[in-house]
Amino acid sequence: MNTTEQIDRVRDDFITRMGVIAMGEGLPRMSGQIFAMLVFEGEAIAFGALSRRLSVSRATISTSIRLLEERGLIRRVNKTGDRQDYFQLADDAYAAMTKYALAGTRHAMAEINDTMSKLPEDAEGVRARLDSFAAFYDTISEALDDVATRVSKPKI
Amino acid sequence: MNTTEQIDRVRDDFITRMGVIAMGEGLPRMSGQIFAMLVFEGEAIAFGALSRRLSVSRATISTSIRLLEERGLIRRVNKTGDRQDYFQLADDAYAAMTKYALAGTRHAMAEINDTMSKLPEDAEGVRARLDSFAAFYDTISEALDDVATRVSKPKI
DNA sequence: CAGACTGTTCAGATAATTCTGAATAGACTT
DNA sequence: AAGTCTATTCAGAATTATCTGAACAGTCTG
Repeated sequence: MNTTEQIDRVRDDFITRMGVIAMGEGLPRMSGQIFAMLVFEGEAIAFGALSRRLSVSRATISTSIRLLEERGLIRRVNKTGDRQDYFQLADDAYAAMTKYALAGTRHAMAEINDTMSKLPEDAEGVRARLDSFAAFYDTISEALDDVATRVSKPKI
Repeated sequence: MNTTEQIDRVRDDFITRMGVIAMGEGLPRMSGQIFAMLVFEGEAIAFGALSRRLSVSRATISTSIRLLEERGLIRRVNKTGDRQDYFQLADDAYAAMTKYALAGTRHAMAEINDTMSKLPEDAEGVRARLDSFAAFYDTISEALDDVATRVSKPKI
């Protein structure tokens, strides 16, 4: 058995699994698969290659790519002498991922706090319960904030 | 304006918002709304009341409830002299929520490690990148584990 | 026991997401 | 300038998730 073939099989399996994981995290499967492919390969991969290797239309690649770019997970690079766009992991991809999650928990916290501000003075029980709920999101937010700094690559 | 009416409006608004937040976290909207209602009310709410107040069929309540129970977020209680089932927040609901997320990150980590174990010896680059990816999930897992203990109510 | 009420299940309806193919516009080549 | 190759957009198709109503089984009540 050829080593290259073995790696190919492992990669395809990895991509499949990461598609499922992505779905569990509220990301479209295809975005997860593209991300997985970029993690696995390391080097920049061409737009067309993504479409071919993942057996999916160019339109799908385009929209999936956009989502990943918006979240700061991948980076579009130009290779001189080639008209295609190439993509690779952003160097702070994991930090970006964490920050996105952090934004989510902070948003939830803000919604709860906003709700609390609308309560009449005498709704003490409700206020206390919402406060606990907000505190929970605050605890998670702190933890994610910590993760974000620990995961960030020190800038030179 | 009546204070009760004001609280009613705030509650309905809260429920709507939490439905959206839940969707963002990969939970069906209706489960999020039920959860929100239970947080807001504090006391146990009857099956029928949930269906009525959320304007949704009993079937939907049944399946949404099941999901929340499976995740340990709510608790079914019996009120003597009433045939209906009543529901309230589990007392360690937030810890349970955290543990569920933790299970997810640990699962992702396991998938990556499993992939690594299948790589041939000489695939050093791939191994290093997968290792970083797994380390990221490990960092998050640690953080969530920490959150879980901090959020857990000390047992007596 | 008959009737009323309860929660669950499941096939089908409804709604939301995701993917595709065609159309478009920009950039390069000859 | 005409011809390629590129990525994006968007309407509609295909797929997936969610909700409902009806059928059911269990439990209580009179």
